[in-house]
Amino acid sequence: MGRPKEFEPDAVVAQAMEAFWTGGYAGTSPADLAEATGVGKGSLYHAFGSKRELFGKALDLYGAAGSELTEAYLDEPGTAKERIRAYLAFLVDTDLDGPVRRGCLAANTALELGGRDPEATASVRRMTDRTIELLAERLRRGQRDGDVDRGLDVVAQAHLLMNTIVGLRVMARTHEGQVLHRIIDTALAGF
Amino acid sequence: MGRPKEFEPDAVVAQAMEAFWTGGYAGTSPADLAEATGVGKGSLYHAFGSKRELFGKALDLYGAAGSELTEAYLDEPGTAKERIRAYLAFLVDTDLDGPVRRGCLAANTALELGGRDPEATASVRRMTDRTIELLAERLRRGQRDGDVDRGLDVVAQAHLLMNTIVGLRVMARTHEGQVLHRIIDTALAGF
DNA sequence: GCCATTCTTGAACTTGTGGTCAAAAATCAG
DNA sequence: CTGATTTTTGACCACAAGTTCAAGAATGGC
Repeated sequence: MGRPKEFEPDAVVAQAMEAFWTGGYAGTSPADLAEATGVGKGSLYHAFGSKRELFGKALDLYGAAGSELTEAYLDEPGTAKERIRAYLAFLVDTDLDGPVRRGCLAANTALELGGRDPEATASVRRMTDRTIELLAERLRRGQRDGDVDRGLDVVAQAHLLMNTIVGLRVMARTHEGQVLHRIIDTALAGF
Repeated sequence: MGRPKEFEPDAVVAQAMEAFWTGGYAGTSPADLAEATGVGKGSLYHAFGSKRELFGKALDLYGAAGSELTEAYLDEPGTAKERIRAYLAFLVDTDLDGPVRRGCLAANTALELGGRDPEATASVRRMTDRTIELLAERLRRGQRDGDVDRGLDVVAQAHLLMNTIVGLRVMARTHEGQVLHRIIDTALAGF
């Protein structure tokens, strides 16, 4: 009973995520969020409690979507190295082709709130660790399939790859695609 | 003639740099800057024009100091790999041991203002490119000294190392030193 | 049709932001 | 000392942020 919601919370979270992604946490005001979602400021507060809580939901959504995307890319047919290359190239190209160079929400959050906001920090960390796990799994499968050296320390390599991804997505803010793609090549030559 | 300044502009810029480093650009208010520098808000505006201009000076100082530090580390006696390892380890340890995990001002700025503020973006880019150059030079010297493979593409490797550094300094916000040091080991095993 | 319940709306409030300004204070040349 | 010049001080301003709230609008149960 009661008056029904005039919006779908999940859709609003998705639109809020886009807004935060583009503008950053501090840089996105309740007014911006109202405009981006088409929902009144008051309604947003009624439904989500605070800007911070809405951001939390947006971050969670980002993590879930990113994780799915990573899995999808790594699961396509091909060798481990081919799939990882395709994945990194996709991330870089996506970062670059938008009109607004927004990078990665998780990395942006790590830098904007990391250390200051324990919950956001933990959330970013979960995403990172999940990606590392997926990369390590894919490398292990490569070892089974015979396209990755059996002697490779897959966990260490997965950590380095994660670190490379983070670096790429930050450097996408200041450098051109050509440079970034060459970095990918060099990184993949390392194992 | 005229009333003499009651502060040294360079010292104020240095203190402002610390404040911006800790709080970010948007997160550091004129009031914060006044407190951090011990100079009245009005005087700051009188001397520097605007918050943005003061930030510009702070960024420049950061670049100059960082560049000197990089040179100093790479010039110590040892092989290229030893010196680069020491340099990366130093960066990570510095990021970690402060009470506030503030990372790298340049990386922070790239993410906070990258794309939105052309001047800040260019400034960060200059720093990055300078570091790449220093790393490439050190690798070339290693080739001459015989401790680096002659066949190595030093420019490509320097780019990858820069990317690794950026990644490390972001991940320093969310991960422990142990993980970061293992990433350094893996990265250096690649050449 | 009425009530309880839930949602929307828009105004309003508080706090803090980036920035300005007039007045006072410190200096030096003459 | 006087005046010209420069700096400091602290009050002040307009505005935007994040949030709250009272009033009204939809709904389902009875």
